[in-house]
Amino acid sequence: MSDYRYRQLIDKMRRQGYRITPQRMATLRIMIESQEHLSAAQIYAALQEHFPTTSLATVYKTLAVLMKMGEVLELHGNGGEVHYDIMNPRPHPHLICVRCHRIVDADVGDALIAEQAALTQRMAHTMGYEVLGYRFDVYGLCPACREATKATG
Amino acid sequence: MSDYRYRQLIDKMRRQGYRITPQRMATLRIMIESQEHLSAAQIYAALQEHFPTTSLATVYKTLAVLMKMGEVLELHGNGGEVHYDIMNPRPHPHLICVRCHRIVDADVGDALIAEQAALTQRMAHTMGYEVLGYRFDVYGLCPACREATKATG
DNA sequence: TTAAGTGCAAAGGTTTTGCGAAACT
DNA sequence: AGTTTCGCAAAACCTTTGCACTTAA
Repeated sequence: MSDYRYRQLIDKMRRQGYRITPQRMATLRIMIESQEHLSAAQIYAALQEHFPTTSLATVYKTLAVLMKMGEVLELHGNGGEVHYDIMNPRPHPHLICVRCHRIVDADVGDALIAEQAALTQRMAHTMGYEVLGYRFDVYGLCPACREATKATG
Repeated sequence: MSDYRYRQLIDKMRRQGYRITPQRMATLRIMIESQEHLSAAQIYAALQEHFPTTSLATVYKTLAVLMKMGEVLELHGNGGEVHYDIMNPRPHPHLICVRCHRIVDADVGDALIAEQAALTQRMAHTMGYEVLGYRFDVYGLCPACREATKATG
């Protein structure tokens, strides 16, 4: 559950000597509790509600810390905007809606994930590459936008 | 062969009413003949040899035309830099070296590509998504960089 | 001939950085 | 108390745009 992930991250940050500030706590909460993967600007906007003085620079600095810790994954969308996945920094598929730009995890079973990983290894191996990670982003229409598109034409 | 692709693109541009300028011809040649997928800056640098006055703006404008024609695929790398794939604008796996930042096509058989596509459809279907495309980027070490890493430590 | 393309420079948007002030440990 | 972190503003970075000049068709 998300609360577990929150504590896990706070503990890890503390253990690694990073300070736990209200801004960082709020940033983590926002990222963890969001159903979708947010961009820096979206995190910043959400922060304004409770921490109106927090700056965008601080958001970026927090994200940089999380990146260094390997606890977030950068997702480069189509428009060059970067979104951050904090729930599952290990490679896994994302579904990106080309209409509403939301990014969600492909919540598929372990079997498909394993199949994906095996396929990746085979591909890389034939090319002599050593795999360190992969990104698998599917672009399409989310259920809501499929409906909307059907209605509008 | 790459010469075929070059003529194909020139013809298509002409047919669609775009003008064939020396800058555009050179840009196409550079992109097509490169073994890797170049960024705008890399294309610009390569252009300098034969067209020293060509501007980066023109490179971007040419890329915009190719995008509109659906003849290039944008590849968003790790550092936010965008590379362009002109040889195969349809979704297919890429291998990205995290050390030298080169991006090459995963030259795997049709069987694996098909397997990949099927997997994509299944994943999206369980989430209620309509697939429009996908990006599959594998991050790792290319053969050359594996050697270099082994030597240096 | 003339509409499209080029190239410069300036603007736009996002991410990063420097530094004095604030705050976590 | 001592450092890290904050937050502002400025810088850096890549990409886009405006406009007079040039050029492909």
